Amino acid sequence: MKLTAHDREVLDEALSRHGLRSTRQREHVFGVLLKKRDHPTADEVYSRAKTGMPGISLATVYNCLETLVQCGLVKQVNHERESSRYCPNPAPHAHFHDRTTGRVVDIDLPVGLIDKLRDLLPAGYAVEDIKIDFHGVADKASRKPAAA
Amino acid sequence: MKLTAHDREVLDEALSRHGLRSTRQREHVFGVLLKKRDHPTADEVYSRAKTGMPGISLATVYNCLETLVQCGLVKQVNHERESSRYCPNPAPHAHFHDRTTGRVVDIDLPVGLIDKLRDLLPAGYAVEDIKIDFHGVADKASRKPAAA
DNA sequence: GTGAATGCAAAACCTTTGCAACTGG
DNA sequence: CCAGTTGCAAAGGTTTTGCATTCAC
Repeated sequence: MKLTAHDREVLDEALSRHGLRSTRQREHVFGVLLKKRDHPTADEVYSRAKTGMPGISLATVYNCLETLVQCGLVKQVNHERESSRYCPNPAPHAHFHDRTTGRVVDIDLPVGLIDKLRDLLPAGYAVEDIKIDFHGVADKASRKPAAA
Repeated sequence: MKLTAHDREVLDEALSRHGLRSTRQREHVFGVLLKKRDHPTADEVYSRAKTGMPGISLATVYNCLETLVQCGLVKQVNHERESSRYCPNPAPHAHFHDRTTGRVVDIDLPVGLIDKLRDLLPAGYAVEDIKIDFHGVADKASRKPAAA
């Protein structure tokens, strides 16, 4: 997938800002993502990437995707593949995920916020569940004993 | 894990409302989740469940958890373990996941909403990313061509 | 009694890893 | 040059599946 001059510049600038090299594979994978504005899985990116670069490997696609995410050029829609966690708290609430400890903490939401979010959807979307997840780092004092 | 009379009633009512049977294992797993208000992985629930019910199997724990989620008694914190998806849209936005098709659609957010969410966190939480995910079903007319 | 649920082990699935070969600055 | 990156295949960890057995109603 050919990049425009502008996109190549964006990529190269982001890579070098992060001390990373520009490679044909990274350009190609970035191009694949820009070409079609959807939300492909890694495997799907791999399929598309092989068109135009038949030799590219799945591992490299994973590498490139991670690199692009690191550079902030691409977002990963799902959480990193950690185990699913289960939560018996029936009240609507968000979760804070501590990147360093893996802990998950419940965050209360103001009343009405969920309804306000629901109202953002165009007609034709039937919502069954809304999830809000914060990712970051909590300092020690903030770690509630019961959180995990 | 012994359930209180109230919790057993809640469970039995929810199960029968969904046409499902009450079993010792389901009671036990529900009890495990209620006992400690954290966010255990399936494997962790399995460990805890074996205390008091040594014969329970991991597959059954997965079954019970899924049943409890179906009944609305428990929430699954991560997305169902589908492949990660990648999104090159740099603007802050939410995602709508169509349960039936697997499609993911970008949902624009009003300016300021992310900041308002960030303000919900108590001191000591350093946020690096906020994710908002809607889950449900979109009717055919709502499926944008470029969504996947 | 009978369909639903369980337990076990094996399979499936997505992602990561180890390592030799290559390459971009 | 030479550390960073790739490609390959194999390993890893989580979740699901198939099937015989057991259980709840």
